[in-house]
Amino acid sequence: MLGNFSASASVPRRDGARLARALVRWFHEHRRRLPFREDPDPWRILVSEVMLQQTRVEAMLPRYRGFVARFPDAGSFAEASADEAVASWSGLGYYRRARALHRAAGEISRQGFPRTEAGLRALPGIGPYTAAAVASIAFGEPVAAVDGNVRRVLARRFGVEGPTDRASFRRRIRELADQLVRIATQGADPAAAPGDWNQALMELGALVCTPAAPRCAGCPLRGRCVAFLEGRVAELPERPERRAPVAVRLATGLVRDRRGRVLLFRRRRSPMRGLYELPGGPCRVGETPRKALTREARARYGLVLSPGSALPSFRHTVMDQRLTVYPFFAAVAGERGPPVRGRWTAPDELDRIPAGAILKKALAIAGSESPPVDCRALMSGNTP
DNA sequence: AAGTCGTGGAA
DNA sequence: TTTCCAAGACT
Repeated sequence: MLGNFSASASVPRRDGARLARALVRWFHEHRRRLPFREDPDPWRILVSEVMLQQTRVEAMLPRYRGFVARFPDAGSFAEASADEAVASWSGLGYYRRARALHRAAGEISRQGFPRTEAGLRALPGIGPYTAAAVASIAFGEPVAAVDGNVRRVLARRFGVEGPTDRASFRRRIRELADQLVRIATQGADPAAAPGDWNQALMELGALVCTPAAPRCAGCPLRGRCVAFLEGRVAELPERPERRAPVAVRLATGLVRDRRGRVLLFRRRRSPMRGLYELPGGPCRVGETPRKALTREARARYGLVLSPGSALPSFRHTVMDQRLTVYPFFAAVAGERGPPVRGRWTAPDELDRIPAGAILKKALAIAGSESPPVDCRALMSGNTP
């Protein structure tokens, strides 16, 4: 095909080898000692990579230790129930990961651990990044694992323009990453192990080439870093445009069951599909779940909530507002019997509760629907 | 392609 | 207080 074949599209071999040498040296000196780097067990590496998806090392670390202590291999996790699998993920977020990993563990225990990027990619929950990461770290396959860190490092080092969500940007980064992993693991002297190379790139992004306030003074690549040399470190990579907030209408209501407990239900349509919330609208930013529920319940319905009933909660992000929501029954003061325990429920599971049925029940019990309220929400720019 | 899914921490 | 967004995958 015609078009993009300019010299800038490829990394000169010598240049790449120099970059690789400097980065690998830096990595050996500055790498963090992390438990999943201490032993090369594929299962643990897989678990760590899945846990690290959109999650910081510091947040993931304690969960990781507990998880691998309880499920030291794929077989043990496969034997757990689906509920246990999700519960073991409690507090980590993105609970779909837990279900997918559970299924993957089943496949692994039946068919063996895939030892290639392509084989790993076929497992549920294993995308392009995770497949490459596990293949390179656990099995030494020379494939580039491109995550947010790598995109940022390469965008700055090579001056890659354009918003990071653009196809052209991703393509260019992919080219660079593919060429570099080849050079670093084959052409460079000494050749780096594929897993070390990928982790070095990511570690640099995590410790030095950070999104905000990068530590360029300590960067092994600054001598040839386009962004640094041109004083554009803060501008690269370009962020995708943010959507404008729009008003949406929410149908809300209140349900009380026979024991006087309050059930909060969700609205039905996009863009906040699946959102459960307090009657009357979203919680205030920064409010604790209990405080918000207490406030709304008292203000709107004169209910006094009893203390002592634990309420697991979920937060939903809409224009980065935290909306605290309650998919559970809450205990109401005066109720006899034990306080209601919040059953631990993952958002995936909540999605299967038919909103229509809940709304119907709400109307039957509460008598009428509360008036719609306005709420900021994310919508694609041109939708009314 | 654009929307969705969670949580915690930093600035 | 508000915004950003972190070792993404999936639809």
